[in-house]
Amino acid sequence: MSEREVLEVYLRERGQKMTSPRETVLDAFLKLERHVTAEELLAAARRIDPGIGQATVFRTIKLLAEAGLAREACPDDGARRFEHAYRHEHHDHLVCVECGAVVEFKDEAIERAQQAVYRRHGYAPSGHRMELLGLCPDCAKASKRK
Amino acid sequence: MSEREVLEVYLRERGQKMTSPRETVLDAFLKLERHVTAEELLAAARRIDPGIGQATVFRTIKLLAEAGLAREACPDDGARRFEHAYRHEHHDHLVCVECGAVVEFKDEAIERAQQAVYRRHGYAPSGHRMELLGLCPDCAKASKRK
DNA sequence: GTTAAATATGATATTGATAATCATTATCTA
DNA sequence: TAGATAATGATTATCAATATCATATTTAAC
Ligand SMILES: [Mn+2]
Ligand SMILES: [Mn+2]
Ligand SMILES: [Zn+2]
Ligand SMILES: [Zn+2]
Repeated sequence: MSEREVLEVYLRERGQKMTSPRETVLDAFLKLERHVTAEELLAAARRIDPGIGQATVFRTIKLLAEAGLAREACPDDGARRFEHAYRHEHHDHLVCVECGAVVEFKDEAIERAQQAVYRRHGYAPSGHRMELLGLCPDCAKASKRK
Repeated sequence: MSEREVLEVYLRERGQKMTSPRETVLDAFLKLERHVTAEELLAAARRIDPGIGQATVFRTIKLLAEAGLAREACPDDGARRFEHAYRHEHHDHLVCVECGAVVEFKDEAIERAQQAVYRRHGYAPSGHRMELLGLCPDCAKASKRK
């Protein structure tokens, strides 16, 4: 199923409508490969159709997240960031506190241990956020050299 | 060293001053045992001294975090939350998506595996945020009963 | 203790992200 | 194709957090 079909099914299920602005925002989002803010997404969508409104972008990215096409990444700064979620395996982030470089990783030992925590407390898992902060090799070298 | 002394040392080190509003905010913070927002902290501080300004609370809680007395917990809703960090062992949070119930935990297997991730990518650790989301036993029961 | 330099305060205005409102327009179903 | 319904985009509102700035405190030097 294509991303567009996923969205159509999600909308139809709840009596909502597929529209051309929504398609534009989806296309813009799919072309951006990494963590994007609503503002960046608005700019990208307007490159396709300059008439797109800001409110529509906020509404649509939320819709994409609900439909399972986008996923919210923990915000570093003020603005929320979204990344692709459909046919992208779950992963977490290792972020450099100095330059902001991001490494995506998935660690099976961590994922297993997280499941054990859920079990231990009788919680039913519904996702997690994990962000490891640190100093990347380049920044460590730069700061050592002072 | 008391929390107050920690703050005094931190301030003196950078030519800043210990003041009575800062002491009030610190006292209010120390009495609140759990994750608080700036707004809640303002209310608590005003119970001690009604003249405290909102800006001072925002400024002071940031100061407390820098001094190692407070730690920012990942925000569930809009507002940032802070918890005690001095003489409190590091821990992560398991949060119910339905009722907001929070379990604090520390899992050595996860912590160890996180260190391995840092090593694998050559990053120097400087802290992490992890929040496990799920449905607590009570909410699971309630939703099963429909 | 008095004083002067420096910093802090609190009232207020401002920002920046997101949400709500609403008159108009587009979509979908029958 | 028409009519019911939902979506759009311009605008306004909200809310946390910051910036501004005149006044007040603190501190260190006399
Ligand atoms: Mn990612
Ligand atoms: Mn906690
Ligand atoms: Zn770096
Ligand atoms: Zn619950």
